[in-house]
Amino acid sequence: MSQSSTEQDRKAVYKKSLNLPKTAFPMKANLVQNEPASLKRWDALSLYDTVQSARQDSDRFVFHDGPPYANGSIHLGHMLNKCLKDFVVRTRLMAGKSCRFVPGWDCHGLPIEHKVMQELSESGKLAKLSELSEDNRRMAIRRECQKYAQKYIKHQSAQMQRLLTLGDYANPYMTMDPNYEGAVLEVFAGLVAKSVVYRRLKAVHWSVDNETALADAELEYYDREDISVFVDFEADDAEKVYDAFGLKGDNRPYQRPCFMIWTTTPWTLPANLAIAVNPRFEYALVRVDGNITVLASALAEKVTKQAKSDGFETLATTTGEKLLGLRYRHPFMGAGPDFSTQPAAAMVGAEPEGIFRVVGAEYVTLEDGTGLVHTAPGHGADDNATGVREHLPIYCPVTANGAYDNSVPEWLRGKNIWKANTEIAEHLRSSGHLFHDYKFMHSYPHDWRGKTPVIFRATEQWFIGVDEPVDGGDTLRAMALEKTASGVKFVPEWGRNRMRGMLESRPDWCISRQRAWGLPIPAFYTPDGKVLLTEASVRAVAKGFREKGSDSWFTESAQSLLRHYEPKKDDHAPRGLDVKSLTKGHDIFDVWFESGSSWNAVMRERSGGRDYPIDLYLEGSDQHRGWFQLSLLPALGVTGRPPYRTLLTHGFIVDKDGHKMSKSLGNALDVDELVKEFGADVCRWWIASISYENDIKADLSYFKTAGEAYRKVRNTLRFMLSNLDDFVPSPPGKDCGSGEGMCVAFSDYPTASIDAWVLKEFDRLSQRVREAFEKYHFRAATEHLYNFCNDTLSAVYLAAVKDRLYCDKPDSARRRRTQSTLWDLTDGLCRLLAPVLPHTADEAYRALHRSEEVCVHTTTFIEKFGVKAEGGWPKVMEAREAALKALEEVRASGVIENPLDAGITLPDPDHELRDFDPCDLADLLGVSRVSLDPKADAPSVQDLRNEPRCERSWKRDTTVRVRSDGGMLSDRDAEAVGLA
RNA sequence: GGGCCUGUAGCUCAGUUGGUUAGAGCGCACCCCUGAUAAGGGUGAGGUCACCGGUUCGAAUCCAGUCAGGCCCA
Repeated sequence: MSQSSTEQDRKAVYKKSLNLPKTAFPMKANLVQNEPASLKRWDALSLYDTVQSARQDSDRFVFHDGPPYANGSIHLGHMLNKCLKDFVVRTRLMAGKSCRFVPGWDCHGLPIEHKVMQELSESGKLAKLSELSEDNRRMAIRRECQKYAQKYIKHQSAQMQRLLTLGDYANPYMTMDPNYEGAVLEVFAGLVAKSVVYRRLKAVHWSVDNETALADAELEYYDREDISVFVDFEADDAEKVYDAFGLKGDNRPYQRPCFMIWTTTPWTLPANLAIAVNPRFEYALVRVDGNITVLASALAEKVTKQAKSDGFETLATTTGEKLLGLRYRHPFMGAGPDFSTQPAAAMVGAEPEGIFRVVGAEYVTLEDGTGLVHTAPGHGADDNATGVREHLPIYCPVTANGAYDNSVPEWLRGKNIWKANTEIAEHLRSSGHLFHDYKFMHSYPHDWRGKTPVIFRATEQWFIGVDEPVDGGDTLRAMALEKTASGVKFVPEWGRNRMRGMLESRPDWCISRQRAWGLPIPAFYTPDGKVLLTEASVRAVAKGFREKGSDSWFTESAQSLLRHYEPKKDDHAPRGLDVKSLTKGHDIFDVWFESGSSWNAVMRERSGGRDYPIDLYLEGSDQHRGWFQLSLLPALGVTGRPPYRTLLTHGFIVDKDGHKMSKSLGNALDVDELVKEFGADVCRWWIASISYENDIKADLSYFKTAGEAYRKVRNTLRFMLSNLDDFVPSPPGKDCGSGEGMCVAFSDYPTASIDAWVLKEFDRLSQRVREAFEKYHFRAATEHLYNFCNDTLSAVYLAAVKDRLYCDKPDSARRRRTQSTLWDLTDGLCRLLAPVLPHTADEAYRALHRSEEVCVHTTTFIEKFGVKAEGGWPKVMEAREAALKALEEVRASGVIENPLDAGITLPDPDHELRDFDPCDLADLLGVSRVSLDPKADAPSVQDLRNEPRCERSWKRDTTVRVRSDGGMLSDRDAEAVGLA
């Protein structure tokens, strides 16, 4: 045998004698295959129920899930939202608290109904439906909508579970559940009892063709030719107009001045009740074509040119402010419409003597027209708002089929409005009120089904008044503002301002819709037009809905729906009420009223009041106006307190350039594809590592980065596991630190040992991570966790203890102590990681325990190990930094390449390092030897290449010498292989 | 057009009540290890703090405006 082959043999023997890492925990995560297996395992464990019952007597953290709309697939925003919620729930559970998560879905509403109607239309079934009675037609649509919602709830639920979110998916809440519906009506009854619910006219898009109100989503815009008119409205009191313009005595013309308005819908002129000006604009009194008229200064030239007039002369100017309150005469409505023929709701809050007046409005612009806006509160959204504010009647002389009623002059009565357009123009021309008219093309809303032009028409709607005193006390607006100012915690804090701004400017809440797919507003009508809607009647219907669902509204008679109602006991019932004669209303609730009542339906009722108010609502920042506000208002009305203690919001996902993400822009990422490519744990890590308060940029490359970070964490766990292959921990249920099995009792750790140091570092980590979780700072938590794995463990501790793990005798006290430490670190780390990486943390936890029976999610965080460490450790780490820099300099000069060829002398002027084991220090620096020099002021590097090298540990130790087998070994290595 | 918010290395973010040379991580560059190996370690280079004024002895930080972007309204 040659010399070299003996050397080869010896090398092989030595290598075999090492305790090299070994583990079944794979480096490659294979999340896409293994995560579904985790889901199955947790399912078999009934994990959600198991954890809930284990925590049932613990401190409660009450969380409430806001319902997404049951339509389509979940998008990145849902993923973000659901994962953040899951972090909250899991961190509370791991902190030992009780925290339930009942996922919910918003089921009713137009988007689904619209989709279903489209499908019915395409399949030709729509025509058949129109032959049915109104109730039967609606029921047929509702059945389809329900199927549709159920389908997408199932789909979205599966997607959410695939994200590894932990919740009661077996028992979600759905706004179309009979019990939920009943609970919403209970909230409504509470508001009715407080007298904040009322009914008045509101201008809505109206299809003349189908005689129905339309939502924005049901409009399609097409070009259409219309007549547009400039009309002079004569001033009622000429002197006051001239006063407003500051014209005195002889400067005043002898003519009556006019106000010139412009409109593209002459048919709405009969409903004109006011002229709006912008108080901030300058208005001119001009002479044009022999008339004296008022219009915005900036538009005088444009208008007169358009009319091909000979020019104009400006007599005076003034501000819009000065014009307010001036009166005018309607060109053909005489003293005004006959309001007695109008529905009572038209006159709610109205002061009809205030009509034909100049009023102010900020929406008046200088883009088109004259700067004076024809205002018909019954025929426009802006006009409507102005009308309500100015106490004008909401006057609408147009009936459902698009013809005028009898409140207009005889020549218009019964006429179709589209035909009236030209007739009105001609009438104005012959009476001398028409300044100019022309035909033009413009984009105009049409009924999506009939493709016919729609109109704005005032219809009766239900409202919740935010300025009505609740029980004679504060208004809802005042209560909401007060609670926003001090009764609710906002994360981030600026949510408070945002909410306040919205509350200050919000109008009354219109809660009625004229659709089929929703919760009926339980109003009944007497033959003479009186309404039955009282607290008792609503509660009676609520009871009925809980029994048979809201479908019963369409299948049962009024009498049957009111089977739980006793009119005699209801002081608020209309006099002489005969239930048999009642008819049902056709309105349904705004879906926001349903979701805005979830605090009652899901939390308050189900818990018998215990889970109210709720600790946390967590949604996107758009919900300040949506769910947050529309939950606050009903809750304040009914319970007098906000439904939540804390509101946490997250921003919106945008692309990497900061622009909004949308399918049509082609920059959207797909959740299913992301999960398929990266796995849920990686996606969750990404979410946990972003700052969610503002816009969130998302890009495929960010998920790759998250994947890298995930791999780092995974490899750290894997390396620790791989060094525990021969380690027997304490029996289950016992702390590793108890000293049983191969474990070392915490009290036996030398304070100067590197193990004591790392366990103390873990305590610091645990403290910081748990605090960050508590404050919803998931980003900070993952950053700490990552840095701990990357820096404290991988670069420092694990690098340092490799030598003893590999080369010490397997059962050396030093090695066992380090293994004991590794076991605790892995255990503690798995638990801290569990809320963010539920699959991986559990996988590692099972590998640690070598058992498929255990589950990290049934455990709680380890707060601290409490091992004491030497006070000088920070100094050691400082010395390490300095030494590594010195080493790098020597390396760069090409002298020493491998750190094990080097020794280092550390300066120790204050003797702070002498209590530490020189071997530990050498391991920490990755060099062969460390010595201390009280007189040195900087670390110095020694070249040890001339000293013998241990063939087994590769260290150049002073004890290295030839052993009986002919090999060069240090004392430690010789002992490990059984040589003297 | 209005309300709320954002703008700091190539990227994602820290940056306390204004106060030394603006910090991390990723990425990048160079090097080491080959006994964590589709791994691991070391060192280093990157910034006119969006722009323009102002307050101040001193501004990333406070104020006004501009630009860009987001959410919600109109």
